[in-house]
Amino acid sequence: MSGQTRKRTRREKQSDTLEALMSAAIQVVGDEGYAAASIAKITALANVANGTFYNYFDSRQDLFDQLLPVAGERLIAHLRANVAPGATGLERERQRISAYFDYLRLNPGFIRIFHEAEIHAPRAYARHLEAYLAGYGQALGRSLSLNELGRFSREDIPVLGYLLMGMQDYMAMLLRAPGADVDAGRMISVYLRLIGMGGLFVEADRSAPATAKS
Amino acid sequence: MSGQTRKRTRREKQSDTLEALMSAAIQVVGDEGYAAASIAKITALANVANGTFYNYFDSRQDLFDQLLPVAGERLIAHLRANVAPGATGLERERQRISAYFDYLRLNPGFIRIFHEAEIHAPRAYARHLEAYLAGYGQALGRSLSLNELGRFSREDIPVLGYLLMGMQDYMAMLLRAPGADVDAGRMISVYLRLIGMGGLFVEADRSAPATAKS
Amino acid sequence: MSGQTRKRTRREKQSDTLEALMSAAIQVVGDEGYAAASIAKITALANVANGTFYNYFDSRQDLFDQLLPVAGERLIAHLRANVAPGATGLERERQRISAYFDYLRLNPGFIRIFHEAEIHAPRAYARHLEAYLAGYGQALGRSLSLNELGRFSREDIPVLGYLLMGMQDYMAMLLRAPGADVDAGRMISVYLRLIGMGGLFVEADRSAPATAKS
Amino acid sequence: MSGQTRKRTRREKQSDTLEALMSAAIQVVGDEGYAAASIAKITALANVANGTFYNYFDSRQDLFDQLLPVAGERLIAHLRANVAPGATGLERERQRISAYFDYLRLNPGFIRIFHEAEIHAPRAYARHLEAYLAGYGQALGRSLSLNELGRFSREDIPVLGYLLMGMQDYMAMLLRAPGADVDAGRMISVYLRLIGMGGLFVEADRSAPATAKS
DNA sequence: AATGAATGAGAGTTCATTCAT
DNA sequence: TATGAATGAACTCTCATTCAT
Repeated sequence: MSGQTRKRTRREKQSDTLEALMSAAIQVVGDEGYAAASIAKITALANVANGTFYNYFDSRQDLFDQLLPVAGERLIAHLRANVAPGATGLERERQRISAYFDYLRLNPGFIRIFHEAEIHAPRAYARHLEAYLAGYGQALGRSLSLNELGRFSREDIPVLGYLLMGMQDYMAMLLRAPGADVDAGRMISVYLRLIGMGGLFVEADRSAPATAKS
Repeated sequence: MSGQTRKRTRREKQSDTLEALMSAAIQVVGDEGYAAASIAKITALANVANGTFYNYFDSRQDLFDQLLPVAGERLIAHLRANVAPGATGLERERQRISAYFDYLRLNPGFIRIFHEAEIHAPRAYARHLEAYLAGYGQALGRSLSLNELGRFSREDIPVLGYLLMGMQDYMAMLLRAPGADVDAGRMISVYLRLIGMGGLFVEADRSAPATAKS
Repeated sequence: MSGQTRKRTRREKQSDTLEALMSAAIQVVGDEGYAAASIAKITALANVANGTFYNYFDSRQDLFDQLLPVAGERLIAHLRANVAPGATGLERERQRISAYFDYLRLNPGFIRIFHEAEIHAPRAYARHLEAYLAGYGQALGRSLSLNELGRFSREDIPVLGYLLMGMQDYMAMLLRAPGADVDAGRMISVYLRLIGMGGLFVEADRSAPATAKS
Repeated sequence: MSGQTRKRTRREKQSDTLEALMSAAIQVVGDEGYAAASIAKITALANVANGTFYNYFDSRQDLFDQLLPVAGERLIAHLRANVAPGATGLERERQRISAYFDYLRLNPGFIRIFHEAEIHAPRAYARHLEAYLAGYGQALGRSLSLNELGRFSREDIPVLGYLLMGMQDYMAMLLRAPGADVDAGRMISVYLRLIGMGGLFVEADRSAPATAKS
């Protein structure tokens, strides 16, 4: 009993340190970028000694490689939690983009972790993009099956995913841009009009069979 | 003959060195990013001594601040040269995006120089974005006056600019992505369909007088 | 036994390193001056790695700022220990100057550390001068109260302090001068006669033939 | 005629450059010290190109070695011009010290050139000291012959020279010290009283009560 | 597992000196 | 003789990593 409890405690304590390091790293990288994220800064923020870092990570790079996956998973979890499973078409996209902006408001460092990962953790970046796109792909595939994608075919889906991500990303940047004070509402409105009816998503014509082709 | 050849030497050797340094910097930063672009690497590639760098730049940062402006100007010049001045609407956009991809094929490092500038040369980045957006804004404004922008008003233009840039940027990334071998043609096609008829650009209704909403 | 020996290690090793660095710095600066005292030289002499220096000092300047205070404190402690507290007037001055020369024999670099501090550690230099003068001022003040200072008033004391320091300092230099092999004894004797009763220049006694001898 | 004139002009022009370099060097070293006196600064102030320096000096050190001799000679010339040849004893010393302070007022950088030469041009420093002392020695020798040096013998003269120089030097420093605003008049007065008849410390007159002049 | 002093490679930068013009 | 771009050694300082405790 006592043995088990103690063991558990110990393992949890270990996890606590790991958690503290991860959180500190996310904080520091989010605030100042990868380049400025020294082990000294991270361990200081996590309240552990310099050397302790190497009990949990092989190297600085090892941490960097884990950073976006962890942060990205949190984002995806947030989106999944805030987009109604049954929602389709434009409405799903509306929910998704709103949830994304919510997340960014709470985690302002994420964009930086994401963007800089392209350089400092390219593999993680690629994996994140892929995972994100996979989600989009599925949703778009469903839309296609529902005849919601007027002029697009299945082969177009990867490109569409990139296009949507690009817009999403730049909206996030615009949101954070120092000079421009755009409100999120207008941005979403413009975005939805662009990809909305007449544009990307068309009302499915359920009477006729889907024959749309590029 | 010999006179002419000789006259070059003094002044020209100098700009040769500057050119060599700039090119080397663009090469190195494009390949490995700003963080990894040490003076040693740059000067080695330019075939000059370490200290020579400081005959042309005040500091490493000074170089970084000049990098995107130089590269960006080249891009803009390329676009201006390859987009017909009279072209409007979708056609102009098609030419523009094609020219952009052409440029990227010849200057594959540009995207990286551009992206990382957000962190390593923020002022240059902001200026570049602004300049680029300004160009877009003008073009979109003209489209608006020509009734080409169906559901959008003048206030939407900045957001539209960002959205278009986002798509363009992500297409550029997709072009460089290691796994996906998308061909530029399909990408452009998808892009144009997305923003094209029914989407962003609508056929101007020339029968009715233009009654642009504010 | 072993317990005691072991206990030393961690904390003590640290102060050992600091001590080694300080001593090395005093050595190098004393021998070659501040300008030539590179971190590389100092750490090499202290038998530690280059980077270790920065575990103990914020910067090279930080070391320089501490150098004279440390060396100066040692000097003052030495003087205090070797001048009888009750001694006054010439006798106190004799003891003081003797002790000073003793110190210089053991720490030949001190003069250089002191002199160059005027340029390389001006604040430390000013503080040292002040502290040194304050001591002199007190002593001279006491002498004044005891009627030992014939023709001088209280306002003259600061100037007197400077004059005495000047002589002391130049005697120290003479002691170190390569060509001149003056012995300390004669120097002190001359010095004491100069500041002692009678002064340097006397009205020539033209009635008696000059027979004055030391 | 014309040939001679032209030749002379040319040689003078050369001398002008040398003169300009020397003056610039004295200026820079006097203001900022040897360490900060880069060839770039000196040549810029002299309005010549960097490389021109090496047409007149073998090296930076070569310049440094010539600096104090040149500046020192000017000082000695000034003293010689402003001390009456026939003056003896205290009066000569008064004239000398006054002239010295005059010189420093016009050439505030001299002290720095002199002091730092101990490190940066040790040979020149030693030679200057020697020359200066030789002058003092002669004067003191004459004083001795005239029976003006009460308790001192010929062997004491070198030490006396050092002592006088030390006081002189420290008075110069006091004159330039930022905090203390001592006027030169009082300083000279104290100095002359110290070396004048009577000396510093007198036997306390215990019969009369102490009535220290404030 | 935690510590933190020690390490040393490598960074940006300076500048005396050289040399082709 | 004057020039000034090029050179490269040497500098101070940073920091990821190691390891004895």
